[in-house]
Amino acid sequence: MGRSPCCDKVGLKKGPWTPEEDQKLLAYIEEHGHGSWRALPAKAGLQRCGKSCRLRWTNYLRPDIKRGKFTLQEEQTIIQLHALLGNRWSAIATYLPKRTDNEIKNYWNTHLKKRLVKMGIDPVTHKPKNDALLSNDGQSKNAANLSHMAQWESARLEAEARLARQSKLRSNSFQSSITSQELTAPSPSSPLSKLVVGPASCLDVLKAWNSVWIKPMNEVPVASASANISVTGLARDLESPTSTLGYFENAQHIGTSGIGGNSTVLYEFVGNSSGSSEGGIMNNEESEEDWKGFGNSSTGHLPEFNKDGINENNSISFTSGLQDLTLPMDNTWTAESLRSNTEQISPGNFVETFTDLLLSNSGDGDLSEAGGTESDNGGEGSGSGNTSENCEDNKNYWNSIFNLVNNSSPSDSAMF
DNA sequence: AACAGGGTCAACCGCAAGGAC
DNA sequence: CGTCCTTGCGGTTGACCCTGT
Repeated sequence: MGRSPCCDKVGLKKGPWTPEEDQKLLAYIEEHGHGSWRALPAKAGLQRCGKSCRLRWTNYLRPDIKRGKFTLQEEQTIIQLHALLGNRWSAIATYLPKRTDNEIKNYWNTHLKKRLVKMGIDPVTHKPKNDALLSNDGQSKNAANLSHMAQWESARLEAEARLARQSKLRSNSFQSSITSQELTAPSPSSPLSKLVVGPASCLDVLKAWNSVWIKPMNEVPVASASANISVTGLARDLESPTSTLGYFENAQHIGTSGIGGNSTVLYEFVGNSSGSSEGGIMNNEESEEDWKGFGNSSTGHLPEFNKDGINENNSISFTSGLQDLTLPMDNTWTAESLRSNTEQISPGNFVETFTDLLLSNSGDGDLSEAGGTESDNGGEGSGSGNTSENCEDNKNYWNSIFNLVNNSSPSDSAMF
């Protein structure tokens, strides 16, 4: 409005791209790289503005783009990350390296948001619409803490997304030494794929743990820890000072036991999903019909958050095996605090232990019906009459989000 | 067959951040 | 330090498609 368009030259084409234009753009980039987008159209013989070319390339022509239906797991990832990150599509897209932010955004707006609404969940806050239910018992404190953690983490992830972009820019100097094939279409197993489109982050507490156990000589608080070039070589070198790009590899090393193979999911498909979900792909009709509340795909129920986990001192207390642990919940998880609080447990147990915290107390949590089917919770959902169930839903919802952040990465996810 | 309404998604627009000068 | 330029992001648009009447 009032601002001149980016393509103020008359005669520049707009609208859908033709196959000929695609071919010109592809051929030029394959041969020369995109270079300056502004200069590209003239060099490539296209009557388009550079911005249009860039969009066409990044959203459609790029060879490493996965097209087609979103898998169940991708849907779960999007929803759960959206709960943490909000409409930060580019940050969400870093967890789905073969999907573009535009595609994710479209999919959210046209599919996922509507499903959440149908389930009685506010797609903005990811809370049950009847949120007053949460304030009725002591569990609301846990929910509030989790929400607080999520908001806090969200802000941090946003910053890290920016840093990750900076890292990408810095990585350009490395890319010249990497084959052009990897540059244009890094395979999932390629180091470059992790390097360029690595996961944005996970919880600070895990990163802090990482700095304690993986980089024991590094005594600086995590928030200001400097990049350690020597630890994981190239990937670590490309890491931004506070970014956890590459972190998941370490997290994998220290904590895959116990949680690596058991992906707890937030939304469960039931009924005929087993027959239709080969490879995790479901058609829309089935997705709509079978989308169920919350649960664990393998066990049928999702462990609850330990209602005693967050105590009155605003710290987390939990037990893993024979070991008791207390962590502060004051947003100051640092290498120091973690070391002092957790030195009694072994590194290999921590991720499992912390996940236990988040997903603990599974003994009595038969929540396979907690979220309810669409018929269960039509209208205002199941919240209309059952306070405890809604609290369970909310807890499990956030449990799953943290579980996702703890467990998932493009490299270890089943779909990558 | 024709039309209307809704859904989908590629593409556009405007803004902001960051680098170069 | 200020300005310009480039790039990336998120919101929005509109053409196309599908389905129901």
